Amino acid sequence: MTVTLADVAARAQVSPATVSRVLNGNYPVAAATRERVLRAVDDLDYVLNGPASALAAATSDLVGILVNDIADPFFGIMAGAAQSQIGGPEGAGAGRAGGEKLAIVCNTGGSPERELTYLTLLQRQRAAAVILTGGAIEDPGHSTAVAAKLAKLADGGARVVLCGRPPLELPGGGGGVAAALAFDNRGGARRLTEHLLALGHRRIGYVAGPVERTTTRHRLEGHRDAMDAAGLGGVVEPLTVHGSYDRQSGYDATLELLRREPELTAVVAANDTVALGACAALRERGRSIPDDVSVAGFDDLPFSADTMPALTTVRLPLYEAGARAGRLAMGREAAPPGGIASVPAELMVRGSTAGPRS
Amino acid sequence: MTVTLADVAARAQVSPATVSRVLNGNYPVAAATRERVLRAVDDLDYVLNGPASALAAATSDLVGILVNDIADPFFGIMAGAAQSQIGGPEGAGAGRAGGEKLAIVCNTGGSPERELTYLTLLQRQRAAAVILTGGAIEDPGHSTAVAAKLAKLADGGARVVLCGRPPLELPGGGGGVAAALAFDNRGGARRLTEHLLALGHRRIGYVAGPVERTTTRHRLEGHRDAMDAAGLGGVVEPLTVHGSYDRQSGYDATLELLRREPELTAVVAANDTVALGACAALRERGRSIPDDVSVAGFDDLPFSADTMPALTTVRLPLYEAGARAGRLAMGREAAPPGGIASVPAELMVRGSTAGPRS
DNA sequence: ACGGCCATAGCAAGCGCTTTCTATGCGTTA
DNA sequence: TAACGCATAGAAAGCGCTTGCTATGGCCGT
Repeated sequence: MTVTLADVAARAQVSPATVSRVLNGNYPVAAATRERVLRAVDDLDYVLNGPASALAAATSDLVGILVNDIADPFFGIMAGAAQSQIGGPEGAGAGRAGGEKLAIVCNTGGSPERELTYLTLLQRQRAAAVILTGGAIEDPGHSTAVAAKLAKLADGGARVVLCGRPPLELPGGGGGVAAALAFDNRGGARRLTEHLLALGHRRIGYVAGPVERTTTRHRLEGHRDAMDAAGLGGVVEPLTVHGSYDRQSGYDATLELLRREPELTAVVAANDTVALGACAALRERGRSIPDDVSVAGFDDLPFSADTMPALTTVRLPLYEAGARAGRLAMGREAAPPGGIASVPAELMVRGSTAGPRS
Repeated sequence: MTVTLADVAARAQVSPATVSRVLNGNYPVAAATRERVLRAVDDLDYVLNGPASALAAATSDLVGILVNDIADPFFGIMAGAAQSQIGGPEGAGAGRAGGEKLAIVCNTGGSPERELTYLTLLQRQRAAAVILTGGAIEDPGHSTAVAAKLAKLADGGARVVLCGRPPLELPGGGGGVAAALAFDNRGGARRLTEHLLALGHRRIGYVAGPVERTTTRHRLEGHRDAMDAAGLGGVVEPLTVHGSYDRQSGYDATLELLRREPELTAVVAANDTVALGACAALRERGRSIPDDVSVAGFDDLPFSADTMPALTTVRLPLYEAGARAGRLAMGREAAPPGGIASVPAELMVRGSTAGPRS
């Protein structure tokens, strides 16, 4: 059989209670006793029974991180950063010493049902915290359901953190959400389009992300803000194509854009990956970048600086934001005032944008 | 307080045992009773207590997936695929119906200690299965420690699956590992170098991954095999530079390669990301690709087809392998004969390689 | 030198679920 | 009609740990 607390207690000649206290370090234990216990733990190669511990303590050391697409570095970077603040680098020890927690990355694939399912699963595991990353799905029913789940989670003692997702705008306020780190998608998108406008572009196509997603909407709004301000509001609607956040979608959408407006001089993509697809489509149609058509992305993923030409994009401090979300989830950092912090988006001008052919 | 099984039982006017049986569906329950119970579950919005369930049943519904770098799509793709076979898309219900499991993605960052720590954490949680992805660290002490942990895990009933990692070569055979999906890194690398050789290249530089990693070693061996067969074995050693699996490393290593051999006509990179860095370095030094220098990668990540020029690389069916690993971990697929399956690597010739300037 | 207090350690009662074993009621078969 | 068996439901004993409360001993103050 596996070794239990009682076995360790027997070997160390103390009561199970004492062993538990040594392992948790939350109760005074004489140094000599502690020594004896730790030796016994080592000798027997004891490993704490997580479920039993969680049951008795009514809380587990699991922290859930929900991502829309784990294969997308956008999420991978945030998740990795968050996990770096959560996971247990040091002491592989037996007890759940210090803030040792186990980060769980859950891949929703952008599906509302799965998002809810994972939230339930996390609730079932009595997770200590939950971090939701990336844009939310904008469906009244779904939002309500998520908010309800989060409220329940928070109610059960879990700390809920939103990273790259706008705060829940719901009657009842926040629903127990500890903190929200909202990306300035709108401002970033606006500045990006302003940059293009300043270069002289007028026929600007926009390859948007999936509809009903906050990220999609905010970026699109930023774009529209800039276009409106330039008196080009009428161009936005006809030159916007929605797709998913992947390369194929950028490719297809760009072809469609070219069909609608062969004289296009710039394409703004929902994100860098989509921009890659857009570049491929443009090249295939014989347009050179940026001489014939300028292209811009969003996120500034690692590969964006290495494309040819290097991609003009909007940098989001994904790593920093993820790490902060991790700290917030661990209670290692105070929540921002009002529970909401805005994460800045910085325009990165590189080689893929230039003035249109005169 | 939170709703418990007993509450549901009371409302449905049955015993807790019956509720448990309805939820687990592993015992005959009259249809009418089941109905009543399910309605009560719904009415009360009951969520099973995972830890309690795991404690009583001596097994949890957690499946751990260890990855070296979650921000790297190489791992993200495998993890996502595995999770798609594991996670609970359907029924968000209360019980742990069907094979509903929760996939945990653990990011080791390539650190041996963290790998061990996570394995312990997973053991502590009484994980139902563990999937180790990507290359292993080649250190006798570490390998032994990992093998011991895996044996213990397997001993405790967990199914252990290796994906993209060679089988454990240890006395005591496999140590309870259910299955190993080994990538044909060596063969793929050999074919890649053969391709370059066939084009006429002789001064071929190699940007290897971190030392002491099986993936690094196997790919390097494949390269050497091809070079040896061409009577160019002597060129390998002096034109090989080690680094990590990231872009920066590819950049730095390539500069070093150029220093050692300015007449270099081809660079083979440890993976696609590294190849990107190599391209950047070459361009910066005024070499055009593939006219002056050919470049090749490995893995065929999604962005590889979109670089300019498109990257010649070796395709690894990451998604398929990850999905298979997931199925294996769930016991939904029979283990391959001998517990080991080789995953083929396919050469993808694209624009970044061409014959050297004559 | 004695009562009292602090520092430690042990006792024992659960935490909420699963599961074995037992009980009940009905349909069957002779 | 009586004995038997099957299908279904309940009782209760844990699973291994945490923690409030209690017990013990040594040291202090006076």
